[in-house]
Amino acid sequence: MDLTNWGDKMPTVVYSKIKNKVKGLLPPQEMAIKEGLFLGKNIMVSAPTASGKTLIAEMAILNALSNGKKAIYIAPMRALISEKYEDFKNDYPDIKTALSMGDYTESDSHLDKYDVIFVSTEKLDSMLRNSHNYMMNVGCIVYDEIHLLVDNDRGPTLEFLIALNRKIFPSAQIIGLSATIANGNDIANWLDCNFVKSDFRPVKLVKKIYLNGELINGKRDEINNVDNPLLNIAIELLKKRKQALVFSQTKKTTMSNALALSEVTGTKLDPEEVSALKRLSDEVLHVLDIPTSQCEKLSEVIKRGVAFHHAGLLNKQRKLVENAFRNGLIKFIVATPTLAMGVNLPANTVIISSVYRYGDFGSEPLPALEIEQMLGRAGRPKYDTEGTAIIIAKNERDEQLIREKYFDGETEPIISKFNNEVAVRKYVLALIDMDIYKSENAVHKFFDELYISEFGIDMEGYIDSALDFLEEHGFIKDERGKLSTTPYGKLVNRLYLDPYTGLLFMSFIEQVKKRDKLNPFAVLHLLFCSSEFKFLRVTQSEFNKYEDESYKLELMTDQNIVEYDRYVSAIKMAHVIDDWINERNERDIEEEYKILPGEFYTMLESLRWLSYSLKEFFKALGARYADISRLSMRVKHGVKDELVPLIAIPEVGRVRARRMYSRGIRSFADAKSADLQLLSSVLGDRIGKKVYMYFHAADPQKKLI
DNA sequence: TGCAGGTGTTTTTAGACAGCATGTC
DNA sequence: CTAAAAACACCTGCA
Repeated sequence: MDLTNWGDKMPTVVYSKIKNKVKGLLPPQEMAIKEGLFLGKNIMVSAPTASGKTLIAEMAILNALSNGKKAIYIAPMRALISEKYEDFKNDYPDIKTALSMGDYTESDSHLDKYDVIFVSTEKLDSMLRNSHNYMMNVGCIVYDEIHLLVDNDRGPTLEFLIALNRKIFPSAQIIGLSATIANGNDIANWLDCNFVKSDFRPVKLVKKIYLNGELINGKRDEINNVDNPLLNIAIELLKKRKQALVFSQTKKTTMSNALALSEVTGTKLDPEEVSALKRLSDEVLHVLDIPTSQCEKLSEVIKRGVAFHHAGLLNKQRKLVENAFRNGLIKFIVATPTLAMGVNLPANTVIISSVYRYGDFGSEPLPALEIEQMLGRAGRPKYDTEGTAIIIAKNERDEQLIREKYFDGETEPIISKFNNEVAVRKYVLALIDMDIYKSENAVHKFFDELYISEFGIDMEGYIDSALDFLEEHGFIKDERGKLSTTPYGKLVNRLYLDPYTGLLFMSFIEQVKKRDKLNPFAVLHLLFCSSEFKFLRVTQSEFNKYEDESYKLELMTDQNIVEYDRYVSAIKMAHVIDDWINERNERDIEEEYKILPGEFYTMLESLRWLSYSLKEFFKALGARYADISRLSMRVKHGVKDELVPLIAIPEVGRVRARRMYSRGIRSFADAKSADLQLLSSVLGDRIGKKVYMYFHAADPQKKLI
């Protein structure tokens, strides 16, 4: 409906802020207003992708601001949060807006100076636990992708955060945004929300099933006659000059499908496209110093207008691919389901190459919720009048499954995943570290506020065993019924670790003290034994190999408190990083261990956090921690021990440090006393001069950290 | 014995939030 | 319960 009709039904401040941005309101938005969006009512919205949920949140935020309150926008993925933040800042430039995620905080750290904060679930959780007066006067809290409550690992974090927020900000309006789910009303009940459910899509979605060379959608259309169903569809799309997003099951199949597609697209490109793609292809190839074989494969298919997209790509390559698809340069992206969860990348056509995927019970059909998210990518709101989604069926039985489960059925209900030991242990500790939960009774009471209490699951047992665990291992103490955290408990909580990891670290440090020695490999092995590493992929043959090796190695991780599988698998991962800190390049590492560049850098990130945490434990237990600091530096930069002093110089990383070392500049003092000529000949004119200036700048403040 | 080529069997399979304090090739 | 592709192992036939 035309926005002007709503002028008198919404606060004037809100109206004036959005009137230049939107022409009218979409059905879910109108419904939300009717349910009391501007009256401060809590609203839970369940609606498809791109149905205007973001504007509902924005209106609530603007309304809160106009009442002199602040707002928080919470989302689960870093890419998603920064995207929403950028959009908001762009649309409302005069509002003070901040972005905060782990390892990254836009603007400065005084978040209370801002009116709207975009933040990740874990980051806000961590902030609220560690400082009590962070933000006051919050009038509105938005939970984007709230259906993530169902996620095994991260669902409990979100659930805990929501419950905690209700305690800390009891008067804040709650806006929950979810994909289309079966039981949105359960979440709405839990949060005292008015419930808005809509199937509205701004772009019409046509769903088709591909079976035996025909596209079935009411009627049957026979299309080309190639063996490969995907190519069959692709040829048809190329004729109509349409782009498509193809969802594939595994990283490997995204690559082979992309290769197959590139054979048909390659011949159908304009000369300008060919040259633009060539430039892009070069850029993708040279993201790393020495391209790995995956970089080469990606660069090769991009030349012909096709790309694959999964977690093994480097972030920079992912962004390049996404942008080239938005510009229309890349015709097909073949992706794993990452793309359906993360960034907003709509396409005219979505193709799902198979609805099966390997899971806990062998091969299983994908959850309807996941298929729904993929289908939701079809149809670009600004360009298409309708979007097309094609699911490939390999036989009649498949066709029936697709129709019943995905087209006609409902998505799975969102249930709480808090009934697991790991989550309870972590959050019981978090509660006790806060001022208000100092007794068993108070802790138990908090659990009644969680979503899981809606399901009548008894949590008493979990809570009691968590309390026992925490007390037994010295994270909390009980003084005549009054609970409090010990310094170690506080440390675990501050570092955002699983208490079990704290236990692992502490027993390791005991060993170090006892033996009074420490080798880097043993430290790396310990870090990979911590449960913070979720995906240690080690093949069966690798496992056997490292199992044999495990008897010969001098490891110091306590075998009794680590699962055997993990203990052995961690040996492989320790080798990967051991090679890295002995200056092997990414290409060789990818080849030997089958670790893709993107996965490798994600691992390095985690290691940085965990090695910092380990160092803090060394300090707390009064052990020498210089070796750990040194190792952290080596892991971060991928250098041998001898290069550590040189790494401290700005602009100098593993490559330049190695070059300096081999030319006789072997210490910080050497570098400092080197003349301009030498530095320039080793590092090149520009960098050489920069380094020289670093040591000889007039400003005496410019000292080594 | 060596090896090409075919056939049956085994193996593998998606994903990324967090601390703290500033700057790689 | 419900998949598909690649890697590997084994077999056969021929030089």
